[in-house]
Amino acid sequence: MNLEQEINQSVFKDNFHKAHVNLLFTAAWLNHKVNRLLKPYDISGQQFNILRILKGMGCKPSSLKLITSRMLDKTSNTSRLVDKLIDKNLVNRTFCPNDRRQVEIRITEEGLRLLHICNEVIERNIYETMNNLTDLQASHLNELLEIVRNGNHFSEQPLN
Amino acid sequence: MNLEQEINQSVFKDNFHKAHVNLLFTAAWLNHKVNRLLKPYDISGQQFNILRILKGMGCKPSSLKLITSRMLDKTSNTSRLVDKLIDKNLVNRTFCPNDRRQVEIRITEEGLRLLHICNEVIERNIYETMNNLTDLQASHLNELLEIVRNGNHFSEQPLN
DNA sequence: TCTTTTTAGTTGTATATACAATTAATGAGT
DNA sequence: ACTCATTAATTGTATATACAACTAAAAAGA
Repeated sequence: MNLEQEINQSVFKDNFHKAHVNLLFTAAWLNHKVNRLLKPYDISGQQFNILRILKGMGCKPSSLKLITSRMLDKTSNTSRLVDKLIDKNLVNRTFCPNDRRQVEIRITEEGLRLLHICNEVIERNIYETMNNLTDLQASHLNELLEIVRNGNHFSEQPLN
Repeated sequence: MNLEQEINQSVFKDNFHKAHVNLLFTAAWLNHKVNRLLKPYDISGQQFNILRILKGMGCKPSSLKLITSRMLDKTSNTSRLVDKLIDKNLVNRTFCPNDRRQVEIRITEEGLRLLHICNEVIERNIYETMNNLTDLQASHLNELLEIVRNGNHFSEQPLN
């Protein structure tokens, strides 16, 4: 189905209008897909994202600030998302000895195990989806998305 | 800033991985932008979307089912979103005389007025963003997004 | 007509999100 | 050292979302 059929709208004002809607729709579609895939493991997309970030840090602990800076949705409530992960024994939190304002968050063995399983599921399904694109198309898509956010001349500063 | 800087991640596995992340990030960024623009008018992006759909129907009333079919995020709770709009006198709801299961939802004069104002704000700001692209780029982006959702050969059926 | 199935919408509930306010520790300037 | 500003994280609260359960009306089938 094309976009017009998906959202039951016959016509767009122009390609820019359509691109905007298309972008939001496709992302919502992908997000929904990821969340459904993770559902059986009782973990949300955002929580999964945090686990991946923590693993990416290797054995080094992360502060909440660092995690937030790496998250896709920076407005979400990292503190409480981490609380949920702690409840499930997927991460642990200690206070930083050098800067007592900060916390040190680490992924647990159990977190690594779950992450490994989820990663497989996500890669199998989502990469399959993204592989509808050729490598060249994927890289072209990346270029276009960065132009949307930055303009051709990197003039505007997106939210940080 | 490019994606790597935005989310503070130095490297992606491949173009497909990056395209996935880029897509989600850009959509979240756009959504956030829209919601912030609408904030002063005390209306959410989804509520705005419903008003636009209702206006698109002209004078014809819409059922909840119809509205949902046109929404970007089909999983959201249209019933309660409409409740909110009714509270604000932006739409009204009557029962359908032919099919008493259905409701008939119409945008009010006040709703039209607010929609007009919001539309201007959104078009000015969001179209400006999308206009970072040339017309050709926008149409290319549309193609790529539909390939992601459908594959080149329209094999897979996305959620409806 | 009577039962069964489907459809349209609403409601309950747990979780997630947005955003502001708060707490506590650190750093900077004097 | 003392004040003031900044930073890191947490908490409060209103709203939004996901998903299932529910109600009521209509349609289908015997």
